[in-house]
Amino acid sequence: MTYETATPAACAALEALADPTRRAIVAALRQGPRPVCELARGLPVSRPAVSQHLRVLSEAGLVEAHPSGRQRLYGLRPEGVAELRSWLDTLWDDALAAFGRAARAQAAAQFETDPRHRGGPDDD
Amino acid sequence: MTYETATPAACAALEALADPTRRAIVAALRQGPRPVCELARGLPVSRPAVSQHLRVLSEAGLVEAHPSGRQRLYGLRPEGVAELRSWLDTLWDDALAAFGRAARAQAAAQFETDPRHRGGPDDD
DNA sequence: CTGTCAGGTCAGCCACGACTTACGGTAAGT
DNA sequence: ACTTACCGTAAGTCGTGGCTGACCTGACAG
Repeated sequence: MTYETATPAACAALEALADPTRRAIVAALRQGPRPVCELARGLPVSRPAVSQHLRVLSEAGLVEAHPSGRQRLYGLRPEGVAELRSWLDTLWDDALAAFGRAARAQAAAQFETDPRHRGGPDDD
Repeated sequence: MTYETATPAACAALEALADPTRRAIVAALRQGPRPVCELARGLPVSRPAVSQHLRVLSEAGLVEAHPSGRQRLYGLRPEGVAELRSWLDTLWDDALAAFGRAARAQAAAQFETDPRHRGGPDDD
């Protein structure tokens, strides 16, 4: 049993977005596609570093390159974001359910512990 | 300009969920709160490692500890998940908008380039 | 009070990844 | 054709983070 409910794509997206520089790139790309040199100009790292980050983001499916002449425009890939979003939605769902169940279980336990009500809870 | 649109909480959550072991812990916690030793039993790492991961997850606001006698039950914290989810929702929104704008811009550029239609596009 | 179990913390080791410099390749300009 | 700009890749360095073994604290059972 190794758990890991997330799809490989969602895992790659999470690992990609864990880096602050890559999050900055994604933030810059929110406004629209950008060439590499422009992204590098707004970041505190060198251009090859940006290239490497874009490679990671690309392999994670979060961005996509559109060759345009001698420059490559990188833009956000909605599908990649959607993949991560769907995983997070199921996590949210489970977290809420587990939270509710735990709250009820604790309430029932307290009820059970109380010496005045020994005899069995009628929780569903 | 340093970008970083995500809240500190969302950043911490992303960095926490980047680790596969921590994702496995979160996956185990989907079913409900669990004590540390039980989590460690289902994972290929030692108990101190699990403790450290739980510390990171806790500081990221993704899990919460409920002391129960001599053991501590760790459970998912819906609020933490929600924080990350809201950031991802805005990213999704922007990604879709940027994608649409880029597609329209490219279509307009092709129209402009096409020698048969020189004279001005009437894109909305 | 003593033994035991659950769990947090520390010191140290080690691997992975982020970064830089240097280089090669390709498209536009002259 | 030569130069220049944009970009990807390779080799190498270095910091950071994950893991372990050891130690310590608190909570129950005898």
